[in-house]
Amino acid sequence: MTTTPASTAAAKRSAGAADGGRDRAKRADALRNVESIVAAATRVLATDPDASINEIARAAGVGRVTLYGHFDSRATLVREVVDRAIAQTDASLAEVDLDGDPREALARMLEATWHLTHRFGALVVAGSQVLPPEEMRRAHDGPMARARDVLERGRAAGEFRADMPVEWQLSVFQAILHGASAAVHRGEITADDAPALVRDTTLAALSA
Amino acid sequence: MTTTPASTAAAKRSAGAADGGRDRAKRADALRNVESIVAAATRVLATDPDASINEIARAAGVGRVTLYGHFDSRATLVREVVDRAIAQTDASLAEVDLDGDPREALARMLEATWHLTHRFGALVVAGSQVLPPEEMRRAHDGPMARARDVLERGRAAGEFRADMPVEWQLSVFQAILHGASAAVHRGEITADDAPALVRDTTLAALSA
DNA sequence: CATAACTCGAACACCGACGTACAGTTTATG
DNA sequence: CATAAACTGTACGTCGGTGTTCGAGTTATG
Repeated sequence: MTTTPASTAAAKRSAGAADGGRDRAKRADALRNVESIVAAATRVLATDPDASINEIARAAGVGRVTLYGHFDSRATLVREVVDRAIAQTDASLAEVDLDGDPREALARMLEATWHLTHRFGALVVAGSQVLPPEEMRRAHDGPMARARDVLERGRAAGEFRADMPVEWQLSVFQAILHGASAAVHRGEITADDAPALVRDTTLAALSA
Repeated sequence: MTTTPASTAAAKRSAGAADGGRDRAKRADALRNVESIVAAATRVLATDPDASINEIARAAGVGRVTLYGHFDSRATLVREVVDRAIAQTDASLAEVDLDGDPREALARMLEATWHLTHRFGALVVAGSQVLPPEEMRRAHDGPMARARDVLERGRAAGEFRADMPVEWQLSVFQAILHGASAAVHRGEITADDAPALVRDTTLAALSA
């Protein structure tokens, strides 16, 4: 082989989040290309989850063969992209303060989640087509559990309406986020206006 | 040729909505099969917009070749399915009373639209991948225009909040419908509960 | 009941995307 | 600057989906 496969599935699993130490030192340009590819893949797949390897390689400014030098298969690449997205999602949401007034706490969660939804978009679709569904579940269960906690605390305090299932309210939470992302993509609203609209609308929908 | 192509693209265009008179009399079982195919295609594509011809034929209890005897190509079939869906959508929404209290009028629109969204689901996706985007636009512009009228009337009357763009409120309208359909599909809520939840939540989100 | 219409499965060519192999060139690094 | 690592395009085999053809069997209809 002419190029060194950067990562088998097993190696990836152990590599963890970012640029952990590899077996042997990798050349600087190789590292840079891997980053370009992952970044491009994230960008492209977030818009079109069915994008071909060719499109992704072109978007990364890299030959198709080069991409295969770093990722065994399309599935491997998607897994890497999704793993990073999940990592960043967990990191971003971990630093959201869930205490205090439930309405304000939910507003903070909406703000943080909006940016993630907007950035990653349809990436969850690309993941679902390749990765085992159980893996996707886990990625969404974390954030949803946090939102559920805030929601239930607010319902107990009489600030959120309790005449509908919490599951449904979580669906609404997701639906409005997703709808806002689509609206921005369609050019109906600007990305700057989105956070406030999402916040006001969702709070209105869920408040008692 | 062993089978008579039931419909070229041109013939379809002139055939209009349902079972208009064909050139020559078609046999009864052929007609029945065409219906089975369209029904199955609607059912399958509403769930998986990327379903193959094979899956659709199997779902219709018909051989793949038989399907091609009635529809020139996948695109032709999708067009027929989408055309029928649009026709039924227009028919269902046409008989919704838009007058009277804006909130109640919007509730009636939500009720009617919910059934359509639930039945047709991802069919719009299948259409977008095959038909010219302009054709899909037209299908959604009608219903959306009606909703916009009710919305604007309600805003003027002070019943709907006017501190956010109407376009955004229409996006919310769509998003909650779509989210409810997804929630039902995931089994989080039942199809029976959905209409009331959609109505209550959307009205809460948009009311002043 | 005889004929024409319809259905069916198998087989074929076509196409696009995936993944691999090879050979030549560029470039990072010691 | 010499060497090995990395990048590149071309070409190839594979796979799944599409659309067509054929020949034989079935069924509606006059």
